[in-house]
Amino acid sequence: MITIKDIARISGYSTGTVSRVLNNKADVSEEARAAIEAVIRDQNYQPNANAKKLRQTTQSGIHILVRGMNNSFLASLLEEILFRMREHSEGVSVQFLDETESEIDAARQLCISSRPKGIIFLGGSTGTFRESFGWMEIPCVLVTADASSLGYRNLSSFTTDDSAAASYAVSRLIEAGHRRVGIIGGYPVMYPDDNSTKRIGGAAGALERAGIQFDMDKDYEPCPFSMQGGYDAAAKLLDRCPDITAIFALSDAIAYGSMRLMRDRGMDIPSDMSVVGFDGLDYSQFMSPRLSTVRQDISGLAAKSVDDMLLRINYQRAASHGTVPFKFIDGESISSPKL
Amino acid sequence: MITIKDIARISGYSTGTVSRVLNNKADVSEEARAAIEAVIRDQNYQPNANAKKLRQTTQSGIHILVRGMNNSFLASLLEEILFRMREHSEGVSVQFLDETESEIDAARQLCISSRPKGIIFLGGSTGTFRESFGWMEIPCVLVTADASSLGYRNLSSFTTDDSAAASYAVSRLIEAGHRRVGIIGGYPVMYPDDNSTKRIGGAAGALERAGIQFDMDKDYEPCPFSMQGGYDAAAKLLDRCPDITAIFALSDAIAYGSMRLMRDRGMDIPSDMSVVGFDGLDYSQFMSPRLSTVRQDISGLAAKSVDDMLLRINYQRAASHGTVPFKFIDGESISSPKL
DNA sequence: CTGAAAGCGCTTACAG
DNA sequence: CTGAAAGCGCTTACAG
Repeated sequence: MITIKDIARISGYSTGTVSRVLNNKADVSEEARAAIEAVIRDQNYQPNANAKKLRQTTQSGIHILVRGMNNSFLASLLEEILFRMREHSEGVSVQFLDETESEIDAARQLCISSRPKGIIFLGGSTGTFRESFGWMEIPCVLVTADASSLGYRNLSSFTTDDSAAASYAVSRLIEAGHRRVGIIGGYPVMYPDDNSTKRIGGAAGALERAGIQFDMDKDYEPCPFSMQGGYDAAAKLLDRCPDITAIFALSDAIAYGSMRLMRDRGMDIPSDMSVVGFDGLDYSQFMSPRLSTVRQDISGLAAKSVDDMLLRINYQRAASHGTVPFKFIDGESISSPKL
Repeated sequence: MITIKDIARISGYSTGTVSRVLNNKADVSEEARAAIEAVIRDQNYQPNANAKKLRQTTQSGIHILVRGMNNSFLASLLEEILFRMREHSEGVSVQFLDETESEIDAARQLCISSRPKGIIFLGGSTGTFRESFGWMEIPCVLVTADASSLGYRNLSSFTTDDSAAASYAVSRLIEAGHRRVGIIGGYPVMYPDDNSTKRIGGAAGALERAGIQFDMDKDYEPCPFSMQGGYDAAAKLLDRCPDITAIFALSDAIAYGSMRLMRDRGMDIPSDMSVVGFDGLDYSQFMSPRLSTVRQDISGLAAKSVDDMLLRINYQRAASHGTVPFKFIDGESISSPKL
């Protein structure tokens, strides 16, 4: 193990000067810098991150807390964020959380044990933040939810306009002639700014504006954001409302599950039942029929989140909130209802 | 920020004794332990991980290096491994790598900067290990590849028996009556113990044993492990060999892509073309038709890898190599060829 | 521009 | 069983 002391000894300078070179401080002679850099290269020296972090009370790079790992949407988002962080050569570490764990509890642990400069939360829910984010002091970004109404000075948030996107998706069903539309997925009982709630609200709003009755108790079925969830929810909904001709699923995975259920009941998509999803996963464009869905702008979310974090860490920018545009993907899962 | 000094002061013991309590060392009186634990709880004290790691020359938990993130199979495997590690309350950190990066280079950085106790590699290729793993000293596990022939003392490996599994998958096509079978995916030029090579070898072997001609140059088309890769490869293969009646895809994602291509050409699956995949992703059982595929035993891989790592770290067990059983999932994507 | 020295929060022989 | 003290590898005022 070669340390800063070795570099100092070999180069003939002190550890202090070596440290200054390592950290690109000014006030080092060109001569010293060159000599020390040469030794560093020669010895293939790598600083000990722990020692560095221990010393710098302010420290430790950016942490990303991901809630729910077997989630293709979050995986893609994470990939984009990591890629952008790497381009800015910011140190990043990732931690995955169970759906059952509180992201805020995990963040607390993290803050105490490794003093991150900032935390990016993927897949967190505003409810948890509302309840227990108060003590947090470092810059945080909540991606995929809207925290603007929570009023925390150090919490930014970026998301798709869930309400508008859901509204648009459902409007496409309405345009195709559907009058009996079911909605599946999420848990609307949570908080008004959770994205489930917003998607459901947007969808219901579109129906209402078209003069279509939407009965939350009857035409909506909650479920987890998984294929199996979609399968089960679709079964319940179709049993309860056999007159439904189209389904809006709160995520693509839920849509896939519901489509499998329809097939198991001998229904054809879209001629017997239209389906529209939400997320725009790659899978949706390879399945048959291709799923019509709202694509969230993953690059945009990643870019905004990373830029915001970087500016806040390095320039004390204020937290901000924003949405990214969505795009409707015209698949093959919507047709006019049978007469 | 509350430190071990504070705990010592408040409890009336020395920092040494507090440290012993924290690390569950013997030789602490019950009285002292109880008193100190009470203070720790009261103060909600969390040790500073950096200081701890700095001090313990041997340190830093277990690292997981994942190559390729948008890979549902690896994501599930990672999830299982993290879950098991957590149960053993081992500290774990995860790092994702581009397909283009060398996992060994990343491991080298890691070793120097954070001294992990061990590294688990997901999705690494034996080729890279053969070339440059030599300098590594800590226990490592390569999951999803067979490193037994590499002969490194500190490298375990666990994998599905790719050759046998592929052979079995193809045997199902043969049983259904197929005589002209195409294979897509992977890059066979790499190394003899890469899993692409093994899957292709197993598949070709099954065909040969059935007395069926398999022409590698004609009946095989390489491609990346992605849906788009499968789409493109299937296009080339079907153009070149219009007489093929069944395809073995080296992964489920590749299979999905190929199926989309077939649909785009107006083919029905399985009546016009049978398809069999490899991995057993959840998606495969929700799509239509359900994909017939070989399911890798993700729990088994995770369990073996974690147990091996733990035993080697804590009891200096020797490295080992093993395979987990596979299971054929009887989907709906295989039928007899048309006459 | 550079060096000597203190100290980040912890662990661990070494005494007792 | 417990405490005093050294030291892990680094950074950063403080002098000069």
